[in-house]
Amino acid sequence: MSKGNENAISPRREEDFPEWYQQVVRSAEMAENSEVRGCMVIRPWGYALWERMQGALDAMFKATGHKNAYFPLFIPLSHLQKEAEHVEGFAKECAVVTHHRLELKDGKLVPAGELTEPLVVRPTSETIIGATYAKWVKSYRDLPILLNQWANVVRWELRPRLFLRTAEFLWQEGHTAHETEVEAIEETEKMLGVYDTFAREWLAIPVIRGEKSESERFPGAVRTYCIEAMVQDRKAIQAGTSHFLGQNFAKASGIKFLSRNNTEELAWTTSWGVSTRLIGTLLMAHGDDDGAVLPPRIAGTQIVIIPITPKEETRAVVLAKAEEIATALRSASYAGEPLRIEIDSRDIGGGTKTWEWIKKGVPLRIEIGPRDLESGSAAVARRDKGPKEKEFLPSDTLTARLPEILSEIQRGLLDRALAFRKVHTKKIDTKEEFYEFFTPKNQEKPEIHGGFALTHWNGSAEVEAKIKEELKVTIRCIPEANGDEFTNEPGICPFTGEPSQRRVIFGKAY
RNA sequence: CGGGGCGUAGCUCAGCUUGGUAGAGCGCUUGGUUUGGGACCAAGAAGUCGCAGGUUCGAAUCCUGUCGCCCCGACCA
Repeated sequence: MSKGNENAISPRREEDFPEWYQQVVRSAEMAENSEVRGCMVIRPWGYALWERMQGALDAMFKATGHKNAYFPLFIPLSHLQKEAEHVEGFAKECAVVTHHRLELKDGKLVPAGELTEPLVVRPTSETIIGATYAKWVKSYRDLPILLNQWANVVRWELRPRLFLRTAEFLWQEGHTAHETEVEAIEETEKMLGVYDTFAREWLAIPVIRGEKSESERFPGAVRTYCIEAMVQDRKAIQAGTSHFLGQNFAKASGIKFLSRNNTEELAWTTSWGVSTRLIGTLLMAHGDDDGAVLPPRIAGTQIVIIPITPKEETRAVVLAKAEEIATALRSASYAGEPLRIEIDSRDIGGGTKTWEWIKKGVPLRIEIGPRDLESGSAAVARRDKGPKEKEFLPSDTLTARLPEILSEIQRGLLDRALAFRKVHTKKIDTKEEFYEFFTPKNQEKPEIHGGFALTHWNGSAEVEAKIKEELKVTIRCIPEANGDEFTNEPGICPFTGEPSQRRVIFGKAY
């Protein structure tokens, strides 16, 4: 069956973005829904992305002085109760274990052996890690503690979406305890910087660094910082967070120490995390109507070699040449790592095979056939160009040229995403224009509309709540001034007419 | 928890209004023809029609109940 010039993914982004996203995840074989509602099976191609993210981030955490540890999946109910805001924030979405045994009754397994104290499956680990730190910290000499853990957490979400919001997800959570407030704030900002760098340089996503307003803050935090990404339906995705927890959790967990002045002090703590949500963000940021588009630095496989073996008699020699090229390429490197190459010699139709790799988003495809052997060339196709476009390169130039092309793709994706975000970020100074910006033209079937509004705000939570109520729009962050798009100049809040210290970013969020 | 949609072959779905005991396309297996390409031809395997009751000589189809999934909200990373 020929599909002509049709796109590989149906519907297209502009037709139905949520459905497009699901099709991309599915046809790229990244993940699928499991039998358990809200939980997903992460398939090898999706998990490879997570492994790449883990590798890169883990190295960055270690370079900033952190070590890995592991804390339990189960948290005693009483621990969670200690921090009031925290309880309120998470209580509604906790999974609770109340029994530890099953018994066979009338042919059915029923829970037995009720626990004296129920256990909560961690929605995040501040409380249990805090309780542990309380035991470890006696003196200022025990500080700082700089730990990270790679773990799964469970939040019983009402409406799950593959990668973006699942009942169980994988993440890393850093938890640090410090002697002084200044040091803890520095840590919070440093880790936000790590996330920012990672998002830009590895994921090619131009995130905005900023601070959350009070109402969007992590439950129990004094300040929450974030990196916010805009994806192709112009909505915001919080891609990572870093929290300055003040002494709230230290107080709740009893992390106390004798200071240099021989006084008893509470420690200052931070926590920071990113999750498998980054995979969803990546797909929504770069994907096109033919499926996933992976930035080379994060792709599990950067280059796939597709041997073209039309005739049985040339098959062996073509396959040998493919191996030879793969071996040569593996000794080349891009961004400080050896190229990751795969040869796809499966015995299926060539067109089918090519489209599979397009949908999976592999950055480069190399086709090698009998004619290329004669001419000493190879056909190279880039995922960031049209599916039919290919360039014939002399095969002895591949090891030099392909890393350059990967670099161009990586940079191109970042540039494209940044340009997209800039086009859809607008300074808005009147209430009318603001409402116009965020109201779909067709209420029945809302089209992709809006984006980020850079608007003054008087700092009032009531204004925020009203806008959220009426437009489903929230303050994504108070962006850090960068001397370019984001500045600290004061102005007038268009909702109240009151003075505003600076513009903040409004948007619809995932 | 509100609104909408849907559970029929591995996937996407038709059939249901007007009950008669299961279909298509894709995929899969085999054989053949093709071969710079998601190809073509032929044969084949594959479904107790979500589950439980009811009506009926007879239920995928009608009725009642129930479970589950997806989308849009509320909540959230």
